[in-house]
Amino acid sequence: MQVIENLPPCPVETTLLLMGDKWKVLIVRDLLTGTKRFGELKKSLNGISQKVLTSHLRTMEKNGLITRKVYPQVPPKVEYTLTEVGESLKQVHDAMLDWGSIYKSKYSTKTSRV
Amino acid sequence: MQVIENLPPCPVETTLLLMGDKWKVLIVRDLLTGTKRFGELKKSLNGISQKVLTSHLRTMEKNGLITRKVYPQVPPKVEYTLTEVGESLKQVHDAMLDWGSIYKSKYSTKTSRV
DNA sequence: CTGTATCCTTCCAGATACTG
DNA sequence: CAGTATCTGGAAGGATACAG
Repeated sequence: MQVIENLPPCPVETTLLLMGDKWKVLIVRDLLTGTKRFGELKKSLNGISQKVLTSHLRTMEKNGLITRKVYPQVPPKVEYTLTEVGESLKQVHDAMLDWGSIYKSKYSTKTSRV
Repeated sequence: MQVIENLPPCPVETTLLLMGDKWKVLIVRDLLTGTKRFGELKKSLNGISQKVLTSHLRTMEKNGLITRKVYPQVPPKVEYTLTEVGESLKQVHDAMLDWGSIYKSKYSTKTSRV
């Protein structure tokens, strides 16, 4: 893992630096329910491209948020799991979940159907 | 205020839709300490351009997160304040603050000086 | 002071094709 | 299956000038 030098003094900005991205938040959302394979993530993250998913996973691995385990077999199997620090993002995720619910109950007359 | 139709079913995605932006989070951070004038925000949000700040403030106002009060005087004075729903973003902000602190204490040997 | 109005650049996401 | 390599388009943001 590559430690990032010179993180912003403001912890909020540090969080934004590491997680200030729509896809990263959704990746964490999915991994919070357990280890996932590349293909599972891609399917769950509706609309993400392989390139973008790979790129985000690499960055998050580098930042110590997830671990990547490759099974040397054909066809390949790769699993992604949250690290301990990654797991601790659950508080952020839950706060966003709560707030989204509050907002919807307050301002939304209907929600979209999937 | 303009209610957004068809918010995503997932509350986390709803939050991302409304707040999934670096600048918006920082605007909330600043307004959580109280009402601010346009110029105060611009100064505090180091590096943001007028155009971008204006645009974000307009969107957040439209979404019911902040209120905009114009004092009819010369030179103009405009104040921005969090609404009740905007204030409730404090939980999200605090979670990000906590997590950023955790991450820094775990992985950062030093922090940048301002 | 608090904006609009343009222009310009950059970057990231998306599509596609190919590989071990 | 899980990538890498390119190419491309468009949106977001920055710079600047001007206005009420």
